[in-house]
Amino acid sequence: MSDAPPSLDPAQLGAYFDLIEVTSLLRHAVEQQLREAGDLSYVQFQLLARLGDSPSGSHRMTDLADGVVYSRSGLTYQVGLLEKAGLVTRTPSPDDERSTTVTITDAGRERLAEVLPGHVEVVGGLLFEPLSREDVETLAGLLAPVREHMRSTPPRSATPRRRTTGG
Amino acid sequence: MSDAPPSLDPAQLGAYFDLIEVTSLLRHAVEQQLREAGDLSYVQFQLLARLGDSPSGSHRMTDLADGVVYSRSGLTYQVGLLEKAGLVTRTPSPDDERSTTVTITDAGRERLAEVLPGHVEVVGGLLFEPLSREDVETLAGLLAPVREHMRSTPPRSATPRRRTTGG
DNA sequence: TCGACTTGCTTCGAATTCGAAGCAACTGCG
DNA sequence: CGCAGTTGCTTCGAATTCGAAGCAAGTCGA
Repeated sequence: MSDAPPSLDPAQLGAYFDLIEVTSLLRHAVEQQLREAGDLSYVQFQLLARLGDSPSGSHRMTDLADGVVYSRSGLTYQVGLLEKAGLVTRTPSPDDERSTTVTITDAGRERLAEVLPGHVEVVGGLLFEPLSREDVETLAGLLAPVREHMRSTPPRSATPRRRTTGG
Repeated sequence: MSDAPPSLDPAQLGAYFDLIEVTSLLRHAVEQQLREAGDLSYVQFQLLARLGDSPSGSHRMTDLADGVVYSRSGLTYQVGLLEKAGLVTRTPSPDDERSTTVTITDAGRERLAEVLPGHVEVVGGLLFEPLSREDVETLAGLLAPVREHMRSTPPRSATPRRRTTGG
C-alpha cells in the first residue's frame, strides 16, 4: 500500500476529457466535410495539405508518416489510393534507392483547394467559434510546449514497470 | 479571384495543428499502455471508465456511444467483446424493451483498477508534464466552452451546401 | 385502436488500420 | 570487398471501424 492515489486533479481530468471529446467531435465533423466536399479521408487531406505546404511539393514516406502520426503500412495504403486517384506521384529518391518521394500533382492541389474552404469553415465554426483571438493565442501557447514534449519523449519508456501485486 | 483567402490566422492554425498532433500522440501512447497493462483498447477503457464512474455502474448503449463519440455499430462490437471477456453484462431495460443496459462487472472494475494507474501515469507524463497547475486550469477553461459549443452544434448543419459552382 | 414515424440496437459488407514479417538498399567496420 | 546491423517501404493477416439496412419496440395523432 502507501501508493498515493493515482488520480489526476479535477482540473486535469476535466482538461483531459475535454481534450479527447473536443478532438473526437472535431475529427468527425471534419471527416464528414472532407468526404462530402472532396471524397477525401482526414488522413488523405492531411497528407495533401502537408505536401502542398512543402516548397518542393514532396516528402519522403517516413517523414509523412511521422508528420501525421500514422503507421508506415497505413501510409503505404493511403498513398496508394492517392496515387491511384492521380493526386500524388511516387518516385524513387535519387539519393536513397529505397526511399520513396511522394509529390503532389496539380490535380492534388486542385482537390486540396476544393476542400480547404469548407475545412476551414468547419474548424472555424466548431473549434474557434467560442474562443476569442486572445483565447486562441493562449491555447496555442499552451499546446506548443506539450507538443514539443511529446515529440521528444520516447514512445514507451514512459511505462517503466507496472505491477499491482496487490496482495 | 475576389474571394477572401479562406485560411485561419497563424495562431489558429498553430493551435489547430498542435491540437491534432498532441491528441494523436497522446492517444497512441495511451493505447499502447492500455494494451500492455490490461489488454484493452482505448474505446474499451473509455467504456469501462464511464461505467465505473456511474453510480449504478450501468448505462444505455446509446448514452455510451454518445459519451465516447462512437458509432452505434462499433459500440455493439466492442461491448460484445467486453461481454465475452466478462467485464460487462448486457440486460434488457425494464422500461424500454428495445433498450439495452450495459453494466460493469466486478471483473470489469478490477481490470479498470489494474490499468488506471498506468493510464494516469502516461497522461500525466505526456500531457501535463510541461504544464503548471495554472496552465491546466486555463486549458480546461478554454476547452470546456468549446466542448459545449460542439455538443450543441448539429453535426452536419455546418455544411449548408457544398458546391463550387466556380464557373 | 390503427398506421406512420421515431428510436434503440444489431447484422452485414466494405474500407481502413496496425504490427509483424519480408525485401531491398545503405552504413560501418575490418 | 564482405558481413552484420540499420533503415525505408511494402505485403500480409487479423482486428476494428463505419454507414446502410434490418428489425423490434415505443410514440403520436386522428
